[in-house]
This record gives sequence, structure tokens and C-alpha cells, in this order.
Amino acid sequence: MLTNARIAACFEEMAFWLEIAGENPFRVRAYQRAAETAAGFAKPLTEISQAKLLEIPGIGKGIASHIAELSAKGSLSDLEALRKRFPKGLLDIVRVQGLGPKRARLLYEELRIDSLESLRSAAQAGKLRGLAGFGEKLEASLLRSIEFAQQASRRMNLWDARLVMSDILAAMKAAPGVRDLAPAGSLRRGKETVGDLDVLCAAQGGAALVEFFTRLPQVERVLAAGETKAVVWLKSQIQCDLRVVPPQSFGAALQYFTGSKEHNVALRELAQRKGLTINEYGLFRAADASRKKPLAGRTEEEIYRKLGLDFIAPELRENRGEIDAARTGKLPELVRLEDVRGDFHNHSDYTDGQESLLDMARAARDMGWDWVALGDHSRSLRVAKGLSIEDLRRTIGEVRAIQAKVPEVKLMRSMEVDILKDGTMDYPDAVIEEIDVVVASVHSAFSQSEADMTARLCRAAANAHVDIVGHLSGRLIGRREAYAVDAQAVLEAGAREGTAFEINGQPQRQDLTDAHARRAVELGAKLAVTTDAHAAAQFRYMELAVLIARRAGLTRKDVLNCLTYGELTEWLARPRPGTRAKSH
DNA sequence: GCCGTTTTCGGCCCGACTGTTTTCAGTCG
Repeated sequence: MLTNARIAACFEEMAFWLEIAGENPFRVRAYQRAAETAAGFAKPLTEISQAKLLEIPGIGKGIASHIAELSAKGSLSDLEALRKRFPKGLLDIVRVQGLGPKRARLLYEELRIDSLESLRSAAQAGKLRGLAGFGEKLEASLLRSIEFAQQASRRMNLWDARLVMSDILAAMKAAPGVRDLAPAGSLRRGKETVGDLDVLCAAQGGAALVEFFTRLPQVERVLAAGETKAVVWLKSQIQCDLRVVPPQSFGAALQYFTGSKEHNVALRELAQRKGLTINEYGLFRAADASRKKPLAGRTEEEIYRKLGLDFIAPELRENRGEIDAARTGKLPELVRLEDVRGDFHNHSDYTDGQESLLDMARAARDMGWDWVALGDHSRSLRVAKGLSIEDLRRTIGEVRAIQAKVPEVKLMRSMEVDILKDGTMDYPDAVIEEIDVVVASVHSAFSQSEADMTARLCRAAANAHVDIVGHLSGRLIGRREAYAVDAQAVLEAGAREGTAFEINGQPQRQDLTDAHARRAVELGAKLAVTTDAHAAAQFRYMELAVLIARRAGLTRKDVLNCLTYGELTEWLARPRPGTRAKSH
């Protein structure tokens, strides 16, 4: 099936080659915007009629016909034509810091440079400095940048990025004259991976701060440093940007540097229509050329309010309709970490976890949760010491027994039960009925055909003994691709049968994605945010799961974890289509 | 290429930093 991700990649590449070709920059942007839209769109675009496509902001006749062509042929003739005009290696070349489409094209046309290798040898031979706009310094800096063009293109997962960020923020608190400090960028928006860290600082006068920042022990290399801005490469192997603004501009700057870029562009277009203009220093009347009297700037809330909008949570700022919703009072009231009353999916040392059931129960209590379903792996997952039927029954007894030791939190027994190759469960029905919460996941035969995998997961999602389908895509970010599956079909099957879907907060999984979670809710399914904790400390992964839920626009009523213990047991005992109610 | 209670044509967000230049282009976010 032609996925939205695949469509997005085509438009992204279209934009790239058009830019190389020196096309109208606004046409380029239109393709980039279409790519963003496609990537974040919950429903498969191929299933939407041409007329309905035109209603989507950023999609007009041209893009809609491209989608139709992609859908029909699996390729784009315009894209094929562009690919023939330029060598593929230019895609690598623009990853080098300081090289954009203009210079890449010049390098290709003047020196036939079409790969990182030919770029390196030309720079080493001193051949670049003769070109218009190139000099010795640029040549030398490019030569250095080539070295880590590869690693710089890798993105860090959100959890690791948050750890590095908190370290940098702690260090920056000691900087001279700091009045306020905040993370911005994609990390603040809760994106699953982060390309660079954005640190925002409020202070009067930035030079001393920039200096302090560039000399932090965490810094490996300074890429740029001016009066109000610095860019460094950290020893943790990620780029970190610092911006310093005066305190009265902190909110405007926080809004500006949180992005996304697409959200900000749309916001500024809105401002423009109202005779206003926004930059990182504040919201101004367009007529106020001096930019001396901001209408807003100290807080983000002010900025949105003065634009006639409700406050938009950072997680929603992707220009996917949130601005319209904010204008008409239709923004969802997003689920919050404080709304979560417990976890469904985790592991003890009976299988591949690090701590005992009792320690996990105590940790759940320390999280402030009202209830927790303590889990483990089922018998087929040998590498994780999956539990035999006898061991499973014994651990169910143990969970009941340790309840007395942690009266503050209601304990349940959950199991992550393997979905076998044919879509049946790893325990017989009679055994499964003894488990309080059944999370069904795929851990084997990842290379099945899309049709087989889809049938397998649909069968599990429609199984009345399954409460929650676990990590639907099976991807491990940066390590393993998602297996081939028609997620839409599985979400439909689950929604029809009243089965919930997991939003797994493990940093490498983050699965469902925000787009699939949104689709699940649109189809009428419930979601469960989970930690998949293999150690007590990993209960904190709930933070990531909730971020995904928020990015998906989920409210308390969409998320099972917001139920009280009483409400949850009612949900677990709910009548399922085609079967008798489960007994508990 | 997209878009429109000022417009169906002519606009399309804004600023910092670098290196190349004597006023600016390219890149980046």
C-alpha cells in the first residue's frame, strides 16, 4: 500500500530537486508543505477523493493530481524527470553544513562535483576557492564539515535528547545574568526524535552568555557564535543552539523557537492579515516600523491571545489545523501526565525485567498512581524467559498476595501475550481469562507479507480476550523498520470490536505514532498509554507516552489510563461484540 | 504550487550569522 509517509517522501524530494533547479522558492515551499501535511495526515491520502483532497489546506489541484498519479502508478513523472537532470549525490552534498541548494548546484555545474568524495578531493586540492562566493575560509570550513556530515544527519530519540537538555539547562543556570531559561524546538513539541537542541535564554545583553555557553564542558566544537546566538556541537553528538533575548521578549522568542516552522509561517500569515507582524522579539503593528512598542511578547499566552487565538499547546504546533481550531474555540483539552492513574504494560524479573513484582508495585505507588497492571512476557518469547502456564498462574497468585503490602495502589495482573504467526494467542482462552489485562503484541515472524501480517493483527485485534493491542508497528527507531502491515485495517478491526491500542512510551518504540493514535480515536477506539518498563525507573517513560497522546490531540476520555480503578474494571468487563462478557 | 470578507493575479514570514564582499548572498532555523 502507498503510505502517507511514502507520499511525503516523494514531495520532499520534489521540493529538493526544484530547489536545485532554481525554481520559484514558493513553489518549492508548496511541495515542502504538502510533504509535511502528508506525513502528519492520519487517514491514508490514497483513500480520499480528489474533491475532499482539495479541502485540505496546502493541497490544491497540482498536489491532488500528484497524489492521484502516485496512487495509480506508484511513481511521479515530474519527479522522474527531475531525477534525470541531476546526480543523486547532490542529496548527500546539501547535508554538509554551509552547503545549500545554490552552492550545490554551482559545485556540480562548474566542477562536476556529485558526491561527498568528489567534494572532499576538490576542497583538498583548493579548487573551490576560485568559484563565485567561495573563498579559502569557506573551503576549509566545508572540509571540516564533510567529516561529520554523516553523524550530524542522525536524529536523537526524544528521551535521550531530554536528558542532554536537562544537563545543559542545569549548567546554564549558573551563567551570568540569566533571568529565564527554557527548552524550545522539536524537543518541546515532543517529536519522537530530535535533530538539534534549542535553548532559549532571557537576559539583558547576550555576549557574556554566549561566551559562557560556548565554553561549557559539554561542548565539543563551536560552529557559530555572535551577540545573541550560538551554535555548538555537543560531546553527546547533537547540535545545540542558544538564543538570548531580553526578558520582555521571552514569550515571543519561546513561541518563535518552539516552532514548528510550518506553524510559525501560518501564524505570521494570520498576523499579516490582521495588520500585525511577529518576530522573535514580539507582536507589533505592521505600521510600527520602529518595532519599539510590542503589543505582546513577555509570554506565549499573550501572543496567541492578541492574535485572537486560544493558547495552543506546543505538541499541537504543526500547522495541521490547530490554528483554525484555536480561532474557533475547538482545540481539544489535551490529556496531561497528572491525569494518568496507572500503567498497563511492564515487566518484572520473572521474565526480562530487572525488578520483582513487589518492587514494581512499590515503584508504581511512588509514581502516585492509583492502580497498576503488572506484566510479563508470555511463554513463546523464550529469549525473555516467557512464563509457562503454571508460572503464570503462580504469579497471578503472587500479585494478589502482595496487594496487602502496597495498599495505596490497586494491583492487577497483566500479560504481554504474543500474537502467534496465525493471529492466535500464546495461551489458550481458559488461561487468558485468568489474566486481568491482556496486551497482545507481535514479537516473532516480522518478515511476513503485508497481507499475512495484517490478517494476523486484525485477528488479534478482533479477539474478545484481547484488551489492548501492543506496539502496533513493531518498529525500533533507528534500529528496525516497522513490519509491513496495513495499520488502518487493524485500527478499524480493533475499533469495531472494542479493543484498545497501546501508545508505548519506550524511547525506541514510541508506537503507535501520533498520526496512528489520532486515526485510532477518529475510528472510535480507546488508547492506553504505557511504559513497557523493564525496570522501576522506566515508569518515567509514561512522560513520552503522554507526549505522543498529546501530539495526537487526545483528551482524558480517549485514554484508558485516566479511568479510576472502578471505571477500569467496568471497562475490562465490558460486553464484547459476538462473545459473552469477560469475568473478573 | 497555493490562496483570497481588501484579491482569481500577485502576492507568498522573519532575522542571525558567516564569508564574501564594500552592500549582500547563502544558509540555517
